[in-house]
Amino acid sequence: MSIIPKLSFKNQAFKLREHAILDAATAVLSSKGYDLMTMDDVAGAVGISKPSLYKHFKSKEELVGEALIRLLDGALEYVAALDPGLGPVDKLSALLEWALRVRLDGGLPFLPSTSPHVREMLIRNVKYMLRVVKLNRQLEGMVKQAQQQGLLDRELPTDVILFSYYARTCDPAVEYLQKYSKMADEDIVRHMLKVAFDGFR
Amino acid sequence: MSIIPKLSFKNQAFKLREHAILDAATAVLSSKGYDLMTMDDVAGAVGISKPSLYKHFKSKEELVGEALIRLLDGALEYVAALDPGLGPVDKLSALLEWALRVRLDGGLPFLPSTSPHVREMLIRNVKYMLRVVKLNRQLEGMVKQAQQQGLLDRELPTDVILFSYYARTCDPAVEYLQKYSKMADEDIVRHMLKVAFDGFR
DNA sequence: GTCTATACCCGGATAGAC
DNA sequence: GTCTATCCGGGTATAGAC
Repeated sequence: MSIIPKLSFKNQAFKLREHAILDAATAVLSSKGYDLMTMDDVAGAVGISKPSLYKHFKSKEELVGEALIRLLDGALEYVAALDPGLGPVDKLSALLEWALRVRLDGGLPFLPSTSPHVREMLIRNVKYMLRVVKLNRQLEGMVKQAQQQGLLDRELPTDVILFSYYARTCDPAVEYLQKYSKMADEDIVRHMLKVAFDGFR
Repeated sequence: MSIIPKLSFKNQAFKLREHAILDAATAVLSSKGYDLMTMDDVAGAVGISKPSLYKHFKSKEELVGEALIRLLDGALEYVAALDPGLGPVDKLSALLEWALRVRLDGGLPFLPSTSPHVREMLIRNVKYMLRVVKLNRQLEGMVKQAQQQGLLDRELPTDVILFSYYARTCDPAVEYLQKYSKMADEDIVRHMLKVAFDGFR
């Protein structure tokens, strides 16, 4: 887009720093959550001062919004890159596996729906909601298709499956297993997928 | 315990007020969460002033701790009152149903494990942890028994089932269904139980 | 663009009158 | 025991020097 190469360098460095800030924000968010995350935490983790932070993101809400947008973009990319030959259930399973691995790796659960504060903030974020709607449309399509093919329970309303699916991507059992059982990440993912699709029985 | 009746009246009124405060705290907590709940909110909801609140509970942490202890006591009572003739899976199902109904009724999810802040605070709360350990022991017993009888998946580690069970008691899908689908509470409970025990398939 | 220093606000907790 | 008024810490955001 830019036709002046001189600006490219600056922009490049700027983008790099922005990336580092988002990484730091992601790490702090995943350990302390939104309300307890302070801008000092993020600035400290990046190794810059707070005012410099505000040169990149004009508020805490914007910073967190961008971090979550990046996460959703990752999910959208992952879905787009899936083998089109896969069945709907395999796709849903693969994406859930991806989301669980991201979290086990210190990343964020998407849809940090738990905090009313955060939820309200994100709903006001048009850029974020755009991604949510797009991802939701694709997932809803997969669920409906799977139900028609009899691969997912036809008795259950699509909403129930879809919302429960989202809930599994941020299931707190993951953290508990990671913390209190000595289970390998591989096994946690495997078990969580099993429980999600087949239940406890 | 008290041998002076004169004090009984005062104590009775005191207990009543305390009950009202805990009700208010529960309501505010369930709608705003811990971090966004202010002592002004609670005082306002009860109709008393903030200093009066502090006559009953010496800090925000203590207030919230007591509200959650009351909740756990409710769960423990419910479990104790269950027909001993019921099988372990029926008991687990009944308790999960109870927990979901409490939430749909404006109550709290037990184990608000989501917020690291709250979790840390509760772990320091001996009175609270006592209840958690007691309840956990009973639930773990039920899960193991059910696995031995082949009523719950033997392949899954007990921890996985137990933590996932806790996660279902605070599954955010409940709120989403209540808010975005026009489903009756009865149906939400029924579907959530089905998904928990039998999965999406 | 980066820092130091600061304005400003809000929420937890308390002093002191009644 | 209840209220009004206030303290104080900490967190967001910014002013202004370099």
